[in-house]
Amino acid sequence: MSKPTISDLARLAGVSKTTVSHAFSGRRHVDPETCRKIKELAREVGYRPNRSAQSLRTGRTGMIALASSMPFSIAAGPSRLGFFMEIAATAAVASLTRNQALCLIPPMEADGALDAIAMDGAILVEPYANDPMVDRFFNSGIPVVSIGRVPGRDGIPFVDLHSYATALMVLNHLRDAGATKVGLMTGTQRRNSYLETEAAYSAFCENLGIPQILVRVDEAGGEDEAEQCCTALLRDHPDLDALYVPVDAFASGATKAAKSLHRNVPETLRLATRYDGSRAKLADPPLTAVDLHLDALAKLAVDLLIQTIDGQKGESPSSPMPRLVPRQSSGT
Amino acid sequence: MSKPTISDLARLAGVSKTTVSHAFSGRRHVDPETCRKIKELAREVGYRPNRSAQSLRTGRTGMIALASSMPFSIAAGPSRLGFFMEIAATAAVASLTRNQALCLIPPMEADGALDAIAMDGAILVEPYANDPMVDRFFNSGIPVVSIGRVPGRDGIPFVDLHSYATALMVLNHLRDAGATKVGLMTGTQRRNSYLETEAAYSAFCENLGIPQILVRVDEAGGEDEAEQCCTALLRDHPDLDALYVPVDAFASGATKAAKSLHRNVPETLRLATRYDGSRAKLADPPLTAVDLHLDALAKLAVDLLIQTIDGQKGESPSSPMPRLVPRQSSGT
DNA sequence: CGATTCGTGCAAACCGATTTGCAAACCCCT
DNA sequence: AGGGGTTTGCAAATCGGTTTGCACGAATCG
Repeated sequence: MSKPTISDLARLAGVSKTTVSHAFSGRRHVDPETCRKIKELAREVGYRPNRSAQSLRTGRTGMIALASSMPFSIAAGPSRLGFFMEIAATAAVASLTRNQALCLIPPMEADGALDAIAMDGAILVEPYANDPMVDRFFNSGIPVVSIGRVPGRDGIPFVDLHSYATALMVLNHLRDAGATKVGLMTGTQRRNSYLETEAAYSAFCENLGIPQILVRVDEAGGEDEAEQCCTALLRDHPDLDALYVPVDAFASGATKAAKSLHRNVPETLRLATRYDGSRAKLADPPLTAVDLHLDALAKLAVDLLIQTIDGQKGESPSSPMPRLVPRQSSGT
Repeated sequence: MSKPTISDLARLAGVSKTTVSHAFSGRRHVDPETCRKIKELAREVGYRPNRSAQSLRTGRTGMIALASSMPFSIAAGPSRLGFFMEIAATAAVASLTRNQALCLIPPMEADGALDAIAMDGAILVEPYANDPMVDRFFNSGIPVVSIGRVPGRDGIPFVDLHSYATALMVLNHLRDAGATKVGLMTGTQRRNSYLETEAAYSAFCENLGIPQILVRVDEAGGEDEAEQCCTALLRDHPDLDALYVPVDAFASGATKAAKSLHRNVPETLRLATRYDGSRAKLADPPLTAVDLHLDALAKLAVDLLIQTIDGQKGESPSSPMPRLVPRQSSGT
């Protein structure tokens, strides 16, 4: 006999299936002595409730998905590092401890893939405005929470990335480091973090009375595209002495561009990025970045999603404020 | 009406549930015209078969797991980069296209976590000898394949990492680059890649008539531990002029150690590592490494696992040979 | 022309849990 | 002793598919 079922266990224990079920779920009181005997017997014969059967009855699959629509060239990168995977690692642990499996939906998947997975809910990583992912989940009636607010969709619970505050923090840091003309490089997609960053940048420039020099790079182009754009930017604006490049892949490109134009970092060009991944840490020179506390955010997102699934109308929780990680690239 | 079931669809199409089921699975012939009508209707009303119900009946959950028992400090690293996640990204895509969900079992999970997931099979990333993970899956009767052979378990299908050939390739490269005394730094766990690497190293040294200088570092200690060990090693053996450090986190530590001892890389100390991740690419100087074709390996592993699950007694496939990626650290 | 096959579709059993309705046993109070 | 309430446990319905056994009509065959 390979896999004992609840019926087997009930027979062995001399009770009914109902009692066994209640003994485990605790949805109805069972005699403590009976309960103990059942559980002991269960351990003995290696009984595990069948998840598929549970799912069928309860409607809960015990699986949540982590999805990103950011192109691989950035989300995972040529060497698959980054944001998404860092979140994935933490979220996997967090959800396993909540007795839920976490499955990965990498960017740019075929449409059918979503149907392949019976999930209770999904965590979206930095979706953009009108992100088709959002609609697809929504249409399937699958609860969704996001890491980073979803632009134009106020109903979706989210874990805040504090992109406005982050941008101000970094920009002020660059100014404090001596920068007088600060540029900004974001992406062409309409992610909330870009929107907030651009708004903060706008306010920052206005406040200081300096011109706004903003470039949006196509995400699909990745590092190379960013390098080209940055080269053009530095040609057009030779007096630029600082650049905030939130996307780390773009920051790598910017670093290369600066190098090939013989602009010394940080002496004549201060650089800062946002995500403090290996790209920032191992760059030459190391890049000033921001600790987003992704670990904490991932855990919050998992908890928020589970609350939402449970119908508790998940309140978007307050998330930890990002912390500046000053490094050589900003001259400090 | 939110989720149409097979009964709903059958009623709409004016046929029985059986016919609908057969129309989709093709396990029995149904009239082409009927079939077409059913499928069209299904698309129209958005019918999707319930995975839980399917699983319950067929015993297949449509989910596979990717597991690693390597400590986080190496498998994922302080910034979560690396081997495991690179494989995870590719494997996720590969399994989704095979209509299977991929869920993550990160290292060092509590015992109960495994039971939380109803999976058809699991891919193990570089298990070590007597890895408890292997037994746990085995005892649960869950089919397993591994990336990298499982030491002492010949029955488990695997995708070969070719560690012996890799080691010889790197060692010969170091010698060709001018090294005369080559050391090796592996880990204390008994992973197959270490065993093969050490065997190759042994043969290499014997062949050249040079002494073997081998250090095993505790994986749990990560980069810092490796730095200390390497410092000691370089003190004890000042004439060492090359070092092969397969684990990239350890290679980072070795790089630091060399730097703090004022040993110039590559002039007086040639360095090479195995996994060509961001650590190797972005190190200063960039590290000679090996392209393991992880993308291809991950896909092979998924296919192999699915074959094994289908009971086709999965033949361990031939995997692509690794390719040397020479960089500055080996002086070429 | 009767018998055999084949194609097609249906009803019902089944997978393994959860959950509801009911009943027996027991308790506590007058 | 009898009425009302609370435990405790069971039988049976249910979730949504897949699979088996059977029936009926049409085609094929000796």
